[in-house]
Amino acid sequence: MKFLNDMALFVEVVKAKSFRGAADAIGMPNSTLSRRISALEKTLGLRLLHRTTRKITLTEAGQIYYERCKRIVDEAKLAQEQLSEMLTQPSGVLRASLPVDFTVTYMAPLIAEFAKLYPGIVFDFDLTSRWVDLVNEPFDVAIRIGKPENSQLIARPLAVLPTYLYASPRYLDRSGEPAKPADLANHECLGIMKADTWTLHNGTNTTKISIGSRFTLNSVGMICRLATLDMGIIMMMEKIVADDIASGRLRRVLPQWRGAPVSACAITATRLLPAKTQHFIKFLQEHLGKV
Amino acid sequence: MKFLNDMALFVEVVKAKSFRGAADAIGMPNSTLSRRISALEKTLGLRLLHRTTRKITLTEAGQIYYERCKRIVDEAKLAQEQLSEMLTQPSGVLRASLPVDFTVTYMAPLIAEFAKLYPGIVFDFDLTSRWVDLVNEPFDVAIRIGKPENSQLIARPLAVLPTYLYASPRYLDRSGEPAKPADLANHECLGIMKADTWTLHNGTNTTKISIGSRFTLNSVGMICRLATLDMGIIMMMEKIVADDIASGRLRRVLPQWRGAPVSACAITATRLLPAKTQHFIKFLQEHLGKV
DNA sequence: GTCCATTGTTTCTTATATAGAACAAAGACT
DNA sequence: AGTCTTTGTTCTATATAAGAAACAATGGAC
Repeated sequence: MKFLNDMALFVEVVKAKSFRGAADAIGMPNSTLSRRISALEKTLGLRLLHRTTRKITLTEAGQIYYERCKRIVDEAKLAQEQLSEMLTQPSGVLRASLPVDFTVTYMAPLIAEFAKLYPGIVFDFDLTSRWVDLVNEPFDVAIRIGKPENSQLIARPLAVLPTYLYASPRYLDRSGEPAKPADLANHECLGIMKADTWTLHNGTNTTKISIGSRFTLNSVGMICRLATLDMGIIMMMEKIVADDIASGRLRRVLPQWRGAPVSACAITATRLLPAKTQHFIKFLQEHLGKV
Repeated sequence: MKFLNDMALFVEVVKAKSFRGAADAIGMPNSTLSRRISALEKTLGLRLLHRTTRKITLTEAGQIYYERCKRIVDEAKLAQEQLSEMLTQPSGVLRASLPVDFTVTYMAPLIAEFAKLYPGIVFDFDLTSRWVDLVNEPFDVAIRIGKPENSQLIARPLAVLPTYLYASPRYLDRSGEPAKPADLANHECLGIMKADTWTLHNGTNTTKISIGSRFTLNSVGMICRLATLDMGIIMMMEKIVADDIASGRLRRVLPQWRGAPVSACAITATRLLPAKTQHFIKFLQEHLGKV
């Protein structure tokens, strides 16, 4: 089946009723076209076109072959169109791996809006804290907080979110309110995973401090919950703890300082993405930045 | 439409569920296959296959594209089969240009037999003495007596037919019976077209004599008719004058001598012939030799 | 009849794609 | 866990095909 392309060329020649005309239409030198049709005829073992220097006519075999080829080429065009529709008209199942708390707090309203915008898309979300294996698992996209370690993957930045320090009033009453970053060394600092340093800025200065904690956690929600239970100080994105701030369960610590901003990324295994994924990422990039 | 071939390759990969397997099946290095599929994906703008080093799975787009491609490839195979059927199962219209008298006398019975052998073939014969232009006229084959002058055409020898000299008894009574070839110089020698020499053999010797005639003709039948009307001596194939010999209208002249044998050829514009033409020529070659 | 414009084919240089081996990754077997 | 085998990708010399111009042939215009 090495002559599929030549079939398309043959169709063009028949349509144009001329080698040169077809060559111009395709944008190919007529010499190549002539050679290709000849090669096709040789492969098939019989002549498709009666050539005169002045005009060409189909042989009986050519007539039959043309009918077939036309259908094939039309089919191919259809396939192409259908696929480019997939590229432009987002539809299908969007499988995404999302971080639990960030998604619940920040992305939920955006996803609702996006779902309204593209009724053709069905969503299959896996909310998990682990860094899923995009190569082996059939996710279209993964949203992650922080930098991706695997260089094979394509990461697109979505938003950079500032973080601040929070603790419960009761904790601060008990353990004392830190006045400067260095004071944190004497506090229970609840970080994600095994983070052992926190970087703080106050607009002009940056300081890096070692933190200690009795907890190693991979859940933002759990960290916040522990904070509301007076277990320590957390460095957290604003919206995550908004409710707890409003209700007084938590309050800002070292309000002149802010933590290192965390970046949210959309990660994919390839750049060749269907429209649903492309639009999803684009939508998040446009709307997450304003949060 | 430059990716038709790649579509076929893609189908093979999906069918084999493996690059290597497909490559082996096609007989192509897997490196090429890998590159070609990648190129196809790049052209389409989205990924068709999820690759793991261990197995490959179709993406949503790939699934859709595969369905289409499979149909296209199947269509192409069908077209190929239909055409190869034309190559093996003779059918359709066989358009042939034939010399009038040779066909009526020598070929008629063979054609009848051939027609019985291949019921699928319909015949469109143009009996004419002119050397038709095979390039411009849609003849599948032309049968000609003598050597073809155009080197572009493909000539296949069919038969070599001996010729003898004949005249009517009354002509011989009137003009005298030639005893040796040289005597022909004093006779009315009716040749085809403007033949001005006849070559004669008697088994051991060959002699070439100039002939003169008041007639320039392009019809064998007419020459024979003139001969029966006592107009001169003709050099003719045996069967053409069989009836005239049997009825005594003509009789052999210089019976030790025979004329230069004439060869019948099948002439085609190309070697890429459909089965009907191939079989026709083969049949004539096999049966005309025995006449 | 002669010249001109157009068309399909051929030729020759240059560019592109291919084949084969090396490579990296990952499952399977011990 | 370590090794082996299998699989997809990458690299580079080589073969194949493309492109531009020349060519041959044909039909029309004058």
